[in-house]
Amino acid sequence: MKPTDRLSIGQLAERTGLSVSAIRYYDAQDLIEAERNAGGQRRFMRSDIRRLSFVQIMQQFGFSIDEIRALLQTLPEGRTPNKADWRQISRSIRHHLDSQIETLEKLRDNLDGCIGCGCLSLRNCELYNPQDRAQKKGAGPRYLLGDKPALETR
Amino acid sequence: MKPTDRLSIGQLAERTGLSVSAIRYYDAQDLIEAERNAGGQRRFMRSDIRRLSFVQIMQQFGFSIDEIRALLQTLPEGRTPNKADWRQISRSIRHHLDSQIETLEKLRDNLDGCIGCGCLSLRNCELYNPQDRAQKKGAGPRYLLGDKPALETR
DNA sequence: CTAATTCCTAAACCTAACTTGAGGTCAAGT
DNA sequence: ACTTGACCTCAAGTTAGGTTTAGGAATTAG
Repeated sequence: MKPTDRLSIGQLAERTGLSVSAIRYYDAQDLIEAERNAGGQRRFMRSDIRRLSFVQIMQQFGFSIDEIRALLQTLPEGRTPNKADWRQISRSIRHHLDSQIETLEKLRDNLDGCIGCGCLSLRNCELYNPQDRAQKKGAGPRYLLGDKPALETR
Repeated sequence: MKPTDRLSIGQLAERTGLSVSAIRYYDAQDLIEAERNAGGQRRFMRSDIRRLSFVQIMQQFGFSIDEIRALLQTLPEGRTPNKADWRQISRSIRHHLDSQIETLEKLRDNLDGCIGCGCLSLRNCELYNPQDRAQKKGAGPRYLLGDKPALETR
């Protein structure tokens, strides 16, 4: 198999673990671009395996198709993407990832102290939502999400 | 406001930051139970603020409505949930959370070494997908997802 | 050459988690 | 009493990310 060989959609599906229909969908969503052969069938470059791997990974990270397309579009049009290009993408991903992890850790750490103690069960947990004062700050379960009462300044 | 007071759906919405329609939806999905007044309007207990906060938090964690309902149903029917009840719920949540965090961290750590170096850009990155040998292992972007080549046994 | 695969498009369908709209009722203030 | 705003139900619509189906055309194996 020469590097000039093109892959059919079925082959690409096998290599990426995606379904054929998903790849067509990604094509329609402009995440990949396919050449067409004489008979109108899609032909993909081998580098599309990596491109689709990237798509799958980003989905794991919680990125939407739109966001992934945006990331991919920062790649250069004509030329081969270089280290700097990927580093650029990598930076925004790390950012997103770090904040996701931070949120989860914050939630987890509060979980033991707050849900674990039975806060949510009844009327009088000072820690979770003292005297219902939380309402003054607006809506939502603020304390568990990082906007904690002064008490627990740890 | 006495502890015996009940909240209207609008008041509950204000206190939780949820929309009225979302609360009706959760009611229909049996995440909360509403009493009805003489005129047929929903009346909620103040503890439902916490219940809905819990729902919102669990959604942040990536739990589906079905999963949240299951968690809530482990709470006792007649009696007030106690420490042990919540600790029980807390345990399954931590489990879920820890693995979520672990996955994200693994992905993040591989990101710098792998995407950051330009692996996805072209043909010859031994680390990412040496000689395309990855195909033997089945589908998907395995290496970045934890199934790394022997090289990097760190 | 023929049969079995694979591929094509377009349109419909699917699930989750809600929102919106229509048509009507209830509650609160004056 | 009246008006306004909050509520009610039920059905349909919405978005994301695909899958399924129908009816054909192209490719590949023998």
